[in-house]
This record gives sequence, C-alpha cells and structure tokens, in this order.
Amino acid sequence: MGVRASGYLLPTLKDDPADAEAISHRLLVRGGFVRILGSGLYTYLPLGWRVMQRIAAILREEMDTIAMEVSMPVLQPASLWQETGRDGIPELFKLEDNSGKRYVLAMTHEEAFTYHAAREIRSYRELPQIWYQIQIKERDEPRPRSGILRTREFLMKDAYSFDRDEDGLDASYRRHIDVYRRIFERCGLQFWMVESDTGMMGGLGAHEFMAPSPSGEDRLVLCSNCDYAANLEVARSIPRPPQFPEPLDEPREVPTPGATTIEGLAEMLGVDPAATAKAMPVVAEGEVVLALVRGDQRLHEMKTRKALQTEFRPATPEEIRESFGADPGSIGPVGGRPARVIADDSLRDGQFVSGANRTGYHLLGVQAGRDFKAEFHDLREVTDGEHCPECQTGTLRVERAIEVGNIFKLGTKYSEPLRATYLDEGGNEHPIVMGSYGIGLARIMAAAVEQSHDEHGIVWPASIAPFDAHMVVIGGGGDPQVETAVAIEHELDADGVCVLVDDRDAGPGARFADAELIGAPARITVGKRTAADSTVDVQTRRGRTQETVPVSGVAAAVRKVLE
RNA sequence: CGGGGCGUGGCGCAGCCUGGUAGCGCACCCGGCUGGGGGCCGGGCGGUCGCAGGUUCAAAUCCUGCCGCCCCGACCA
Repeated sequence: MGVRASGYLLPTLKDDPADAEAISHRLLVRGGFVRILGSGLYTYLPLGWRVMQRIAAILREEMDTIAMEVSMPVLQPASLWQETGRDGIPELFKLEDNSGKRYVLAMTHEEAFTYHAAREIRSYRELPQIWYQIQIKERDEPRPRSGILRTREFLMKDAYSFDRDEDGLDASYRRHIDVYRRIFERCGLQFWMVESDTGMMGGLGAHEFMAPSPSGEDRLVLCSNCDYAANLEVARSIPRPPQFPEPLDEPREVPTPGATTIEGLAEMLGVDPAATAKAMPVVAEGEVVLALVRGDQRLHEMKTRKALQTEFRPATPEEIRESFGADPGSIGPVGGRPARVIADDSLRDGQFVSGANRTGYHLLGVQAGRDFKAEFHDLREVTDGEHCPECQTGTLRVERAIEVGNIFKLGTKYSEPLRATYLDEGGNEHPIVMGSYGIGLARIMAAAVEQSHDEHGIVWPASIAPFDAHMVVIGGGGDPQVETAVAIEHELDADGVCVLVDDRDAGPGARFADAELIGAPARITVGKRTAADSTVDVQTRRGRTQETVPVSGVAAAVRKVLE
C-alpha cells in the first residue's frame, strides 16, 4: 500500500550533516532514512526501516531454500561464553542482573546455536541441518564509523550449518555460496567473493563477499584478466622481476653516507629499488626479529603477524643499535644478532643490496642461503600493477570494499567445547562439524547507496527501494489535478505498486529535490500541464529519462521502470 | 589506545584571537500570495553558548578538568 507524505515521518535535510563523511552516511541521514542515537547506535526511521525490511524479505526468501529460521536471545548467560573461552573478548558487552548473575550481549551466536544443537541433535540421521536468524548483534566497537557501516549494534542474518563430517560441511558451504550470490544479485549490488583470512585461530577456510566502494574499510585485490579476487590480507601476486646488476661471488661493502631510505639508496648506487632488501626490525615476544621485504614492497602487518604467530611492534632505534650495531637505515641480514630473520618469498632468489650493519654502509650482492639464513613467508602487501598469481598474465588492482557477508568453516571449534555431538551408524560419538555464515543488513543498505547514487541523491536498486514510485502532486487544494492524483494512487494500490504520494504543501522544486534524494526508481509528476489531457509524466530515477503517459497507463509505465 | 578536529536555537554556521546587548541562513508557527525545480511578502516562537570549576567589576570569548561527537591510525573471533 502506498502512503501519503503529509503525516509521514520524512525529515529530509537540505544540508549535509556536519559529521558525515561517507556518501551513504550523508545521503541516508539527509534523506531521512536513519538518525544517530549515540556513537555507533542508529535508529531506522520509517523510510530506512522499509529498506531494511525489503532486504530482510530477500534474505528470508533465499535462506528458506536451504535453512530454517529461528530466533535466539541477544542477552545470554556469561557462563555459556566461558565454556568456549570467548568471555574475555574486549568487544563483548558484559552486564549483571539484579542478583549479580553475569550476562553478556551476544556479538554473534555460535554459542547459542551450538548449545541448542548439542541438546536437540543426537543422530547422524538428523544431519545435515542449517538454522538461521535475523537478529541484533552487539559489539563494543573501539571505533564505530561511517554512519551505519560499522556500528555497535546491528542487524545480522546469521546462519549455522551442522554436518557429520568435512564433506558435509563442504556441501553446506557451497549451498551458502550459491544462496549468497543470489541474495547480493537480487539486492542490486556489485560484489566479489574473495578468499579471506581465517584469523589467528586457524579454521578450515573462509570467504568474504565484498562490495566495492571508496567508503569500505577492507581492501580487495582483483585481476584484470581472470576471476582471481582476494582480500588484501591474504592476496598473493607475482612481483615484477628486478633488474639485477652483475652477480658477485661474495657481498661487497660500499659507503652510502646519508642514504637511509630505499629511494635515496637506489639513486645513490644506481640500482633498481626492487633489487634492494628493506630491513624492518620488529620486536615479538621480547625478541628482535628482522623482517625483510624487497625495497619496492611494503611489509603487510597481518601477514607478518601470521608468520610470527604472535603480535609484534617496530623495534626502537636503541634496540636496533643493540642488535645490529648500526643505525636504522644501515641494517641488514648479514651479521647482526636478531633472534630470527623472516623474509618475503620474493627475496629467495637473486642478489640484493642490503644494509651492512655498519652505519653509512651497504652490501652489494647479498644472496639468501649463501650469505644469510631466513625463514621465507608471504610478507608483502600486494600493490597495483603486479601480476596475477592465478592466470600469470593479468595485472592486479587494489580497491576498497565493504564486507557485506562472510562464510566460515568452523569445524569443531564450538561443537567440541559445548559437547555438540552425534552418534554414527556404529554408535560412535563425534563432534558435529559446523560452519557459520553472516550477512549485515545495514551494510547491504549502505553499499547499495555507495554504489548507486548521483549528485541529487540515492538511486535505489528497485528490489530494495523504500517505494516503487514517488508521486509529486503540483498545485494545492482545489486544483483539478489532485483528483487525478487520487485516481492514480488507487490504481497503483490495486496494481501492487507501492507509491509515496507527496501531497505536502511545499513548492514543487523542494519536492522534486526530495524525490531525487529519497531515490524511488520511478517519479510520477501530476500537474495541471498534463492533467488537462489526462496524462502524467513518468521519470526514471536512474538516468532521469522522462515520458508522458496516459493516466490509465501509469501502473504499466512504473512496472516498466522497475524491470 | 595514539594523533587531529569540532561542540553556540531543530539543521548548517558566524562570533572566540583582541572579555562588555548572543547573531545569520534554513527549518518551524500565524496570515496572504505562488504552484513543473529547494518561490515571495508580512508577523512570530525558540538558545542556562557541551558540563564543572577558576580568573575577572564582567566570560560564548581567557585558564584547568571532565563529557560527547567526527576523522586518521591501532583493533575488528
């Protein structure tokens, strides 16, 4: 059913809110879709809630093809989280009831789903199963940001699969991939499924669904040629081959006064920066570790953390002098006494220039294996223009993206501590093999705005627009076109087209501007210019093409726009 | 947690440096006009200047502390 704008809560703003940076944040606040209640806490006004409900409807339709919807509490006993050891997570909200009993606010629902699976599932005959819900999550985010993109409370579709073994999990995982693709396609998003990090805890595999957008917090690596796509955190690449000078039989020390940066060094010695080794001394668990990447590369923090299996920090100048006997800028892997040397794979072959561990000197012709020993890992950050690790020929580009969904093979990480087991054909007990699958509704909403807007406002994908059509009735009370508008409203209602009728007593310009800001796919203009010959103008929001149609054909014209 | 910025009517902002009557635009209310791109005229309502303390004859303005919000980074199970 359509609604009348007069009497509807439609608080559009003429100016951008002062504190909004991201496009989606600006347009959703200006358009009267959302309002802030506190840091990272957003209220959905009628317009915004309609969009969320449409997204939820798509999620339900698609999820219902593979899963059963349930609903579990957000307020949960802290003891449940003690069993999985997750009660110490800093982002977990903790509270007490009046008797002092401890509770948490769920940041995700693995514990609750596994708790029930442990009690209700007993036999292999009952597997596999997939359960899902659309429920609030609470996370004490250290830094909420970008409007509804990262909030402390948010709605999430979360699903959990229960299988008897890894093959079963693989099947459940693949079913989710298919369903997720359909969901994001139906929501009108441009998206990529990418390999993602399984985190410090390990895990059997994970993928993320990424919607490219400059406001996104994640970075995505894409190939120009094949379908390789990965989160920057795990992306691989083929770096360009360095131009090596003539090889030396042993390293040769050369003076390099004042050259403490790669650019300065490469220029002074006339070598390719890619033929130098950049030394990044870090401290991990109290020991100095030398991390090496090529001079033209950047050390990727998360990859380094993974290689070290622990947190680390940059070494201080004092620690560097102590371990290497030279100032920062002149250190390298030959000599010195770091506890470990880890090096990027690209340094495995060839001879590089590195610091000589003598202030103001570097070594030419330093070769891994011959001159120093190192553990090799993927440590470098992928950059634009490098070659694709899959097809070898394509070039890679790095883009920002919003993580709209993720899928994760949990294995028995939760079923073991919570004793969610089943009995197989032989009566043997096994832990249930689980997967978890999330989609952020607000992130879909924000990503849609980020990907589809113009200088006038939002251009909603038809599938999640708050209204199918926005009818602007020009003129006031006694004008004859008002009757025409009412007739059209009834026709659209009968035809199942959801229309917002702007019958407010404002000037036409202001109302056209609001229509564009709000972004319904079709705009119907009823004025005396056209009403006289029983026609109206129907304009598409996307591209703003306009046609004049007879009043009797409005519903059909709008349907055509919605296609 | 580190760095930066901002807090003055519902919204966007000026005033602060150089202390002395709290101001502008929009929105809102009343009346009228207007009616295909944020229109016009007239009349109104609305602010303990984030909070607390201090300096001063006098504080939005200077000082101290706190709180809140935004941005960058760290973090993001």
